[in-house]
Amino acid sequence: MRYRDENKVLAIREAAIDMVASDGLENFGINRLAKAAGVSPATIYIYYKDKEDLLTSISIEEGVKMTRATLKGFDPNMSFKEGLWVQWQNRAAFSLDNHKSAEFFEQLRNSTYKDKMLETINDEFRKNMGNFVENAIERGEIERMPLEVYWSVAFAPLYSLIRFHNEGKSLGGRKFKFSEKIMKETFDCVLKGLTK
Amino acid sequence: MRYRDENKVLAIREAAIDMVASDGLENFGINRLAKAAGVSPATIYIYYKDKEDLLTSISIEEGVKMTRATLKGFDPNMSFKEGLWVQWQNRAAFSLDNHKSAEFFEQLRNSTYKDKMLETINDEFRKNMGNFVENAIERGEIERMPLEVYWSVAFAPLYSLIRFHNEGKSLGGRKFKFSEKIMKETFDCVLKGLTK
DNA sequence: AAGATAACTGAGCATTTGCTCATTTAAAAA
DNA sequence: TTTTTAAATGAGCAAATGCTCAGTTATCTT
Repeated sequence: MRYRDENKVLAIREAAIDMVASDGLENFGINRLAKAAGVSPATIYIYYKDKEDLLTSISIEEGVKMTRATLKGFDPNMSFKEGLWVQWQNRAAFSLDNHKSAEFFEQLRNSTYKDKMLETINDEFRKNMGNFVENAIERGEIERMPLEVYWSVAFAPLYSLIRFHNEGKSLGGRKFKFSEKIMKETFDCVLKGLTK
Repeated sequence: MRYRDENKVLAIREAAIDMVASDGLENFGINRLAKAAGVSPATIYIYYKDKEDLLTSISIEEGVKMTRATLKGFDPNMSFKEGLWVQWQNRAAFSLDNHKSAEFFEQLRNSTYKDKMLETINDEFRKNMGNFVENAIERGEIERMPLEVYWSVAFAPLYSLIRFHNEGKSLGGRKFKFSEKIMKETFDCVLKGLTK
């Protein structure tokens, strides 16, 4: 029998990410994807059940990739300051190196597909984050607070900065450029707010 | 001559917001909108040039509404703490009372339409925010920092919390419920990080 | 070499899409 | 009342959409 051409799978996935990232989820279509990936529309349906399956599958893959990258070198027993800083650096590096992936992910996160993609990724998050935060609380480094509050204070500012960087222009027409220095300053700000 | 039926304009706008909020921008279509608004497709084109014009126009209107609501009772000469708190309360109240609008806005903000809608709203933002932040810096209440960093630390956590609240489930399957108490705690956290 | 299997294809189907136009309706002006 | 103006309409067009199927191709086993 004939074997799957792995290049085709990769081409489909890469083209999908590119299309959503640059044209937006609302302009994403299977026929156009097939053309962009250099593949027949029918081929896509060998790998994915339908359009929704394609988008959710890819978003989960990318989400897992991103989560893995964010947790590289991270250990839930690290001090709060060190652990959070590792995650900030990893996440920023990943988003800048793979900004198409990051943009794709962000688009899906704000769409009707979010439920299916987030239930997988939140599990991954919860496992690693839960212990880390619990340790930090027990050590008296931070106050006890709902996980959602923690996430909102600890990570939302970073993701916002990354978005400002990736969008061409930002507040007031100027161009905003991310840098190690700015990230560190913002981190200090957030850390100060969180720690006792 | 015949006058415009203002109910039709309102019905179109409300139906558009509802549709995008509940079915997602990627499932928004003119024919379906016409049916939902109880109006002929052709009527929509009396009020809007095309689909893009409709979405950007409505998003700008809603954005202005939201900005106005957020700044109710706000004065750039307030103390930093008081001024920011007023904005947090206003914004949270608006988003919870008008969560369809908020959802609609959030969808457009993460789409290819973002450029056109944000250039108007960022102007409004910049005018009011610039002075306020500058005053706070001169009074020595906060450090000098890029506006993007300020925005990311001061507001991104709040918007994140609102999203957690509006999504059915959040981190780890549990349900997260926003409350005055949680908002105040999060605010204190953010304020502590920002102020000297 | 022949047969078996499954990846792969392009043409194209049914439906939906964004949008238009000939016509009708309502209300002001004559 | 008649004329004039523009709002409002529903049928429907060209194009695009998600998806399928009969047929072809590559690679395995025999």
